[in-house]
Amino acid sequence: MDKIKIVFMGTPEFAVSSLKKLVEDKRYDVKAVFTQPDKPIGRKMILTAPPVKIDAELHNIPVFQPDKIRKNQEVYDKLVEIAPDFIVVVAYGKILPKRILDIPKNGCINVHGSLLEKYRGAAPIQWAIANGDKITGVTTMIMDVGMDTGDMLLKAELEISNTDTSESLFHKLSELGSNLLLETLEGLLNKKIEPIKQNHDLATNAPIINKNDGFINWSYPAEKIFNYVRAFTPWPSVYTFFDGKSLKITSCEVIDENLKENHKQGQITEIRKDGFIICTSDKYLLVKRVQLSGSKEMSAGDFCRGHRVQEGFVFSDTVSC
RNA sequence: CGCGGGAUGGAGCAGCUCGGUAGCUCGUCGGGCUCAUAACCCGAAGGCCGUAGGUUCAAAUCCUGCUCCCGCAA
Repeated sequence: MDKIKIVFMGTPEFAVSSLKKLVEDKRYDVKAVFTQPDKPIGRKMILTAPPVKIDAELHNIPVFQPDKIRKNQEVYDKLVEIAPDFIVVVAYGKILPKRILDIPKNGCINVHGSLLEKYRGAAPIQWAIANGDKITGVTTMIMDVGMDTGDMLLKAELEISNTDTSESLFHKLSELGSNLLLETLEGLLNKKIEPIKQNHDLATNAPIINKNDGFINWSYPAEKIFNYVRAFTPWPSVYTFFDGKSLKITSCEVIDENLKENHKQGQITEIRKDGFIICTSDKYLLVKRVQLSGSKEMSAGDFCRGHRVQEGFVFSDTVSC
């Protein structure tokens, strides 16, 4: 029996384990990998290959990095030539036009990092944490022209714990997603999966994260800040301003105790060994680790000692320069 | 050559503008107080001030090269 021909499209770390699983499985033959072009990254703007490309090259799979895909005749011709049974898309970062979606015999399969219909879009994992969800998961679907609107195939759930951050959840869901992907492909080949239409009324969006999403207003409730810190670390991070510089908060925890009346939002009420306690709109928040622009990440206690921050200090709510 | 901040005892910072005995808040160690303590008091150890060179009677401080770290931007 011939191997199932697959074209893989994906870019970041999240997609790598899916690619690996496909490559390892002898039933499948990954004919080509599409990924975003190399981009200059970091302070020195070093041209860096996306993780998927690095892994693909390790397995000697042809890599294509078209800048544009929608009107690219070469890409289209190439795909037609390969005539894949499936195109598997995991966090590719580009939208496929209908004429490409129509190429593979068995359709384009997408692995999405949420339980659809919730969190369609670019940043489902971060928003699940940011909103304080207890459960999330991955969904496989048959892609259509919309943004994550295709018919759903399989789902796998995962509990979000208090200690999860975007980073940890990315790893878990990436693993979960790659397993679900194999299950999905197999199910489709055996015709054991019935695609389910999405209920568009239930859909919510998980828009791409901006730098601004990380700005903290101390009038937020403590729980929200706690969730945001977990969701937006390491990027874009949750930050406030100190001495005209941005101060990232990289670790904190909610103190379940209502505010005393004489305490103001953004005010530090206590400095301890393991950090400082600050007022939010409803409760106290223990800030444990911070990073000031220009220095390394450090414990909040060290930060207070070095910068002579004293109890009673109030962080302003606005960008001070 | 994208913009900017930084490198000072174990940690985090000040000192640099206006060169001339190494400072602060902690930590560590010893002692004291205390029923007791992560609290308080007293004392001590620990730094060739990132690296190479230059200017100077004298450089953490001024000048130049280099290495490393970080924020922004992407």
